[in-house]
Amino acid sequence: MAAAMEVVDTNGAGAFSMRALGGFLDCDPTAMYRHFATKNALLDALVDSVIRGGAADLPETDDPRADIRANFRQLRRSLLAHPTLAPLVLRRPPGMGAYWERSDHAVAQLHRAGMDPADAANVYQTLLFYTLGHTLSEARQLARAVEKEGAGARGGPVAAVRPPAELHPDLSDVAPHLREGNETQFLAGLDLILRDLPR
Amino acid sequence: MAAAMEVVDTNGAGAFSMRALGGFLDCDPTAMYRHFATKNALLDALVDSVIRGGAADLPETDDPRADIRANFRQLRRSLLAHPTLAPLVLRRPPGMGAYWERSDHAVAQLHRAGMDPADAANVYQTLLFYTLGHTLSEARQLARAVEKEGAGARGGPVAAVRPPAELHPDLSDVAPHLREGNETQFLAGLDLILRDLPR
DNA sequence: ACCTGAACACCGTTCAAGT
DNA sequence: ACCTGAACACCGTTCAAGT
Repeated sequence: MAAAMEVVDTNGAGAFSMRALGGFLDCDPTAMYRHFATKNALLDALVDSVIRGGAADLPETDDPRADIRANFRQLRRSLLAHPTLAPLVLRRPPGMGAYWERSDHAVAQLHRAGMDPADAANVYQTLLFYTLGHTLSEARQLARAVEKEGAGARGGPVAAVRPPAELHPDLSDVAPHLREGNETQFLAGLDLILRDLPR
Repeated sequence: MAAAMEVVDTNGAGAFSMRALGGFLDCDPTAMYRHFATKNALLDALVDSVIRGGAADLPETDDPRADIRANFRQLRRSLLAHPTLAPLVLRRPPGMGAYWERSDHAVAQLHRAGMDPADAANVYQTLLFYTLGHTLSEARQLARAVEKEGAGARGGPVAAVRPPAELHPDLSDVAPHLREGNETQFLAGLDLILRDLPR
């Protein structure tokens, strides 16, 4: 339901309620129970559509590594486009439903690069879990802006982490390199996991 | 507040409410507002204590890789000990507050292994985000058991993923190796990220 | 047969009233 | 000065009553 997604994106998933959706659609709040058994079922449908994103457009070039990068970058962008909804992906089992297209594509590329099944499974799950962790952490701060100021609140550049130097000398050394999120840092992590992809 | 943690662990974070806590403690639900400004502040305090876990016990042996593994395995176990609370870690910025001890320890080990600051920051964040993604996905299914059957509901061995073979041939090849979670698979992912740690 | 909306059993939080 | 608990403005969901 596109209307539900609009309500979530403008007011935040926290402010989404059957009554709010009813108000937005000028109908009784209980009318939605004819299409979805429960509020959770409705949210699950929204989450599925976000995970699916544009998965149909996934490329198959002659560079498996580039194709895998495109897959996970697309998932990341789709999640960040709905930051307040993103954390709800954790309610669905990874590798099921909306994940199938993506995981099939990624595993196919790993296989094509010459990986055996056990390694491919391990690398695929590492990539997925890394992507979820990284993206949800970044989504959290976008979500705060949305829930505070309404939709369209793009914060400035992501703030660097600032640990107290006297307590954590080692951390302070790397602090300038720590950011809560940005695509370059995300892709660097992907490359780290994919570092010795055969060929 | 230990009582709040007990309510969360026995009935699930979803069933936690000021009224439920008041009932558990035989006091008025509004009495908690004297100690915590809001329900969210109370939950944040619980989450902080879970992230901290036993971080004071982190080892410093002569094997940096083993120390880092111990750090993230401890974080994982602490989160899995409170599966319904675990997803709430995403509301706090990673690398802040309760993360400091852990991130300082991990970065120190990476530094000790000869990594320069930029690489150490990248590897540390990759490890953290991977751990969060992996652990929260696993926590989700433990949480479902708790919320359905009450505390102490340890499900059997984790079910393997079963994609429809005809639609996703590549995925089916690796399906026997895909599991939603278990410590061996988790550690394999850590090792993948740490593969070429110097020395 | 279908749909509406009143009603039930909750919720977080406030604040006037009591001590 | 402190604390209690009634009350406010919500919530998801059900189901009797209307058409």
